[in-house]
Amino acid sequence: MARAATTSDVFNAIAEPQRREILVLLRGGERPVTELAEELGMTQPGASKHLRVLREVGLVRDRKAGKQRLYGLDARGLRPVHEWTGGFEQFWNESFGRLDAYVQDLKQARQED
Amino acid sequence: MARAATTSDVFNAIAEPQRREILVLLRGGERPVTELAEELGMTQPGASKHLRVLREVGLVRDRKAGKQRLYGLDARGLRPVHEWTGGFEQFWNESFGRLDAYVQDLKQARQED
DNA sequence: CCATCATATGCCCATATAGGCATGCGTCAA
DNA sequence: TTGACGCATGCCTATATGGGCATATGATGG
Repeated sequence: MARAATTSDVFNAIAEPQRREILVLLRGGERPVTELAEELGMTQPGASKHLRVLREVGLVRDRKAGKQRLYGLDARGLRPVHEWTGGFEQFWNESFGRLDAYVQDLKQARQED
Repeated sequence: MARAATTSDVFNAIAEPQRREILVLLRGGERPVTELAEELGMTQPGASKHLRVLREVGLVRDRKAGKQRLYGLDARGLRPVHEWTGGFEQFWNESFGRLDAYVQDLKQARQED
């Protein structure tokens, strides 16, 4: 079945390295497709496709500007990802030694009450 | 070409909803495969496959415990994701009105100096 | 209306899964 | 050694892209 449609999930959308690069570039302000494509070394159709995915999950907006179409960042959708990973913050500083394992066992036991 | 191998990138690993569920469950402590599979309503082989991906990107560790194999969380790999998304924090509270666009244009202009 | 520039799409190919199943493998108990 | 139990894998299928190209669409200037 492959992965669920990339088009309906921010986690999927940012799983693509080039799409992440696009988002980073857009922090600097709105850009037309061609410029993005050139700066990231990809073809124009390629950039358009990635932008479409980003647009469909709401991470970018597009605005007509004469002959061009400017893409701009709408980072609100990244917030859930930031918060989700933040839910693990207390864990990524642990040493994973015996003591930690023991503590986690206690937590688990408590959960199963 | 489909997406780059899920096996070498944390962003890809957590793009799968069920894998995220596994990570959340593991916050409660180590668990054997079968238990994870049952709690998440997936088959044992299915759980094993997801765990393999998570293990290959370093998000979980496994430890032999007699006949069982306990999987535990190693959230350190989530930190980069948290930080990457954090880099957009200043943007997700913006209103994206005209003023904001103007401000971003200024930022962009300054960047291009 | 026509030519041109900026993008978006449609197509085709190769590849990477996610799932379902059956089965191989290692460990433990009798 | 024989079973049974707990997992990991191999195999096969349907699907979802990512990329490269050619081309349809739209908007702008003459």
